[in-house]
Amino acid sequence: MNPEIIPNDGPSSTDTAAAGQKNIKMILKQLESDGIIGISVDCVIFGFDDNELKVLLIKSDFEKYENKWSLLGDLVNNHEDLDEAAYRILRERTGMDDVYLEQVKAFGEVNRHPAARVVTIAYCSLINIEHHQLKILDNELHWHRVTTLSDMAFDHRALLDACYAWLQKRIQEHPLGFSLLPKKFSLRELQNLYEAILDVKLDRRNFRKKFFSMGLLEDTGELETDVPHRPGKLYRFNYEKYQKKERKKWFGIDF
Amino acid sequence: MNPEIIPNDGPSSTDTAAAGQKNIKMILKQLESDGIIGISVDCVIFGFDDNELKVLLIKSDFEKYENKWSLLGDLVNNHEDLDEAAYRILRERTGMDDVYLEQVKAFGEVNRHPAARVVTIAYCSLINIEHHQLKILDNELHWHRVTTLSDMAFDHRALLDACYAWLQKRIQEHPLGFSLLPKKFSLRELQNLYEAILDVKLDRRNFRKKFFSMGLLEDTGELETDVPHRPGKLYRFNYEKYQKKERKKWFGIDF
DNA sequence: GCAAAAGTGTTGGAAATACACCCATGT
DNA sequence: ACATGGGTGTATTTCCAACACTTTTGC
Repeated sequence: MNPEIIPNDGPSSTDTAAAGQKNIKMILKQLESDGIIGISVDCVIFGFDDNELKVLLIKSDFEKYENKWSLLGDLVNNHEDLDEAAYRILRERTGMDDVYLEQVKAFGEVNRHPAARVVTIAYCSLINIEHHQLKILDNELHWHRVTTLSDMAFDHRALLDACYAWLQKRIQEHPLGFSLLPKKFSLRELQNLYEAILDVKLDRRNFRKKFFSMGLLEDTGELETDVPHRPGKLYRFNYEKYQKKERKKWFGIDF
Repeated sequence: MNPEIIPNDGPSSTDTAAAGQKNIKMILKQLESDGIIGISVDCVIFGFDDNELKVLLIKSDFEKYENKWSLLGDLVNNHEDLDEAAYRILRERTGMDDVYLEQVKAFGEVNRHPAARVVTIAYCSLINIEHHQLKILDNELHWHRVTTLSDMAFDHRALLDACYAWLQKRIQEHPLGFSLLPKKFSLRELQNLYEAILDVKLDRRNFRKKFFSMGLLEDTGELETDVPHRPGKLYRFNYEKYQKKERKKWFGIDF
């Protein structure tokens, strides 16, 4: 075995994505020849734009998956936690640090990766597209509609499906959605978000009633601008109040 | 057959648990000296007995954790899926094959294992204690109350907590609970199960109403025996009917 | 003044909760 | 006969779903 080729451990890497990809291939080759299981993290990065849920993808650079879309991932460094690896990937690719991120599921099928045995941990991340417009244009990075999407590399379709299903469920029970919106948002935007993610139509009045009754939205006193109609009020989500709220452990049996 | 039970196909291994444990230490030493990340699976095996939720543990054989309780786990073989590894562990330790098993979470803190860097995938498993009474007595295997439990090896306490929280939530939305009971059970047993796992008191009449209204319990026509009071009817859970039922994707926002 | 979306209450039905009595069995 | 838990029905409340008109702004 060749210890030298194991990924470095230093603090935040300054490698470009392209350089990172090059290293990966060599490392994988080495892992495979040694019969070792590699560990990677893949990030399913969701954004919300134009009233649609988008996911951030890159063109795969594996021959076998030429021209297919791939999630953003990397091998886990030897001295970095899984969460740290996921945050590193986000930082390297989007330049963003204050991001919603949560582990969803491990994928470990023996042949899921053509170059070597690699177990990957899928992370789901939510970011506000507006906030990082700039960094996208390098590489082959693109926001892609979640609904109309096929031809993904590896088993990344399965990872995406798992994260999307996870998101649909999670967003109904936890206030994740606000990570996809600007800090100040109108109720219309919020409703559009829920309708897009859950693929349902909701009654506007009941939707408002629901959110106001939770008492977690703060009126900023500001209004929408640049809309060709009556502007809506802008709200802010009150995370502190949410934290303090006591959770009920009993929801009721239903299946 | 319950669709949520991941099918277990592999042929049954003939390794003994003891032999497995010996190998692990040598392999870990090798991993550490090569600076390689190992990957393991740990099973949190729940059972229900004496109206209490129990978890199956073994005495740790790592010096550092002498006399502490440890989950049942093993390194993942190079040509075995993660699910397969989990089923193998269950088979080796309990002799049971038709078991509820689901992945819960990966734990990858850098220093979670003293001997080497090991990322572990926690699986939650539910088994009917009655059905495998026999195989327990070897090793240092014991059923332990979930509530009164401390001093666990590694980060196994965190794994257990994650699986227990997962179970509490999951059992309210999916019919897992029946895996912990005999095939034929009384409503009292079922209610005791829910009360124990969720740590709540439930109204007996409303509980019955709830389950009967789901229409998934089949009256077996049989009655309890050996009870010092009026015997209750025995029911069976109808998995087929449950599968066919259409799930609603919309539950309602609530947090 | 017109188009477009914001904002607002009420009502009926369904589901959850609270609650008390008789019944069947073993001892 | 009595102790123990099995089995059942109803009234009340709470929550959710359906539904229409007036207001504000930009053009």
